Amino acid sequence: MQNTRGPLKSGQRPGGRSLRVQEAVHAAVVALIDELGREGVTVPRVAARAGVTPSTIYRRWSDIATLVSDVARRNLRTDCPVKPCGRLSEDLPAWAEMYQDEMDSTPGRAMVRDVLRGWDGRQKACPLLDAVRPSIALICDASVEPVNFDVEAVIDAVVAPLLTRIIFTDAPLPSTLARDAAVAFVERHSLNAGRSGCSQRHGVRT
Amino acid sequence: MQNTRGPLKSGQRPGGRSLRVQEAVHAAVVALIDELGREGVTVPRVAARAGVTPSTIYRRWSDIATLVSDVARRNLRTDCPVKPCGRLSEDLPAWAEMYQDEMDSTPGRAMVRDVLRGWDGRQKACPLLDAVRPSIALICDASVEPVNFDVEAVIDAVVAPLLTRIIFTDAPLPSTLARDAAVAFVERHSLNAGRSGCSQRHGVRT
DNA sequence: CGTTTAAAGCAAATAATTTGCGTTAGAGGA
DNA sequence: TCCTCTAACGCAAATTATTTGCTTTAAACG
Repeated sequence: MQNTRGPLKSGQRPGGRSLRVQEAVHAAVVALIDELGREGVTVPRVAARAGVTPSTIYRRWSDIATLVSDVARRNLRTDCPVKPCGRLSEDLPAWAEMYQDEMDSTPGRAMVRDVLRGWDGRQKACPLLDAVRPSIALICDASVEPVNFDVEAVIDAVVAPLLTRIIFTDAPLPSTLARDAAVAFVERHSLNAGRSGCSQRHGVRT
Repeated sequence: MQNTRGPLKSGQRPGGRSLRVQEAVHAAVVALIDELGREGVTVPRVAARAGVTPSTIYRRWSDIATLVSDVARRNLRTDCPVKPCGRLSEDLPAWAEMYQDEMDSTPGRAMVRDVLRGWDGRQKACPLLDAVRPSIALICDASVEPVNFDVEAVIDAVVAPLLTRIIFTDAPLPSTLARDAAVAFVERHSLNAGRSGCSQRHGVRT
């Protein structure tokens, strides 16, 4: 909720006791999910484990779904562990593959589910994509060639199909789904980059 | 005399009283959402309005989110109101545009939100895409040309970017987002179909 | 029709959430 | 450093939601 960096806004108390409470509550949620499963996690139980009163939790997070959603988001690694080499045709597929591994794992799927269930629509938007844009932007920035597409296009072509399947289907995903999508995307955009290379082979998606 | 395990051949009682209760409850949910908004809809209130006891609702649907999700799904039109003319380059974009209008409306977004919030992950999959596949299949079946892609590819290229934006972003969508995606998709696949018709004009609207 | 039993009703018990008010401890200024 | 202000917490009572054991009703089938 609060940011830990930058100038303090008046009327906010991000540090000290508030921070300790937040950390204790988050830790309690993680522990209880591990012990009892998602269904066994209730506000009173989290409060007892964290050593705070239920009303504290109800006032900061409004309900269990929001709290679990909050925890799920924080526990997902949001950084981009790929070191771009500068060639999009390598960097983007590599990142896509890693991203799929991350999201299509048991904890990844659980995280997506929890985040969605805690999204109440009053907030501006479901915050799942926020973790993704910086990674893509970093790869694009590192490209030695000019980039003729934007981050949203990558999301449409690579991230969207992946998330859609994770959310809306049960079947295990083809392991190279995101990678293949990324390869096809890069190829398509290098074709469009000026030369009319229509005779080149296209990557057919599955 | 009791039977051993499966007493009734059907084992379900979809008609009669059960049906009346279901209809009354669904109607109560719709009415209460209209009167109080989603936040004001609680199980006891729905029960009172529908003339049933709360325990009935808790036993059939396990909680409010599941119930609202159920109602939201049923109230979404699932049929394909597009009459395919047989040409994919017309049918698919036309359907895509209609689908976007449907989903990116206020009630459509609310429906998506409610369905996701009611999805508990115990069910096999979130049932939002089930309404879409038959429509796409119908269009493909009506095509006079051979179809060299499957329904899932259309979902990846057209439906996934749309749903992803609806779920994960707040900004209003470009009105031709899905249509453009459909046009690009059909074009890509007709290029792959054998002829190298790269010089053809494309019907991209601006 | 009679039998069977899934689904509904009822009510008591339990669990959760909300709320009013007093207390504590950080942030910012003197 | 100390003082002040107040956001955030604790506590407990009130309210509301959910579960549960048992009874009753009526749909499906012979």
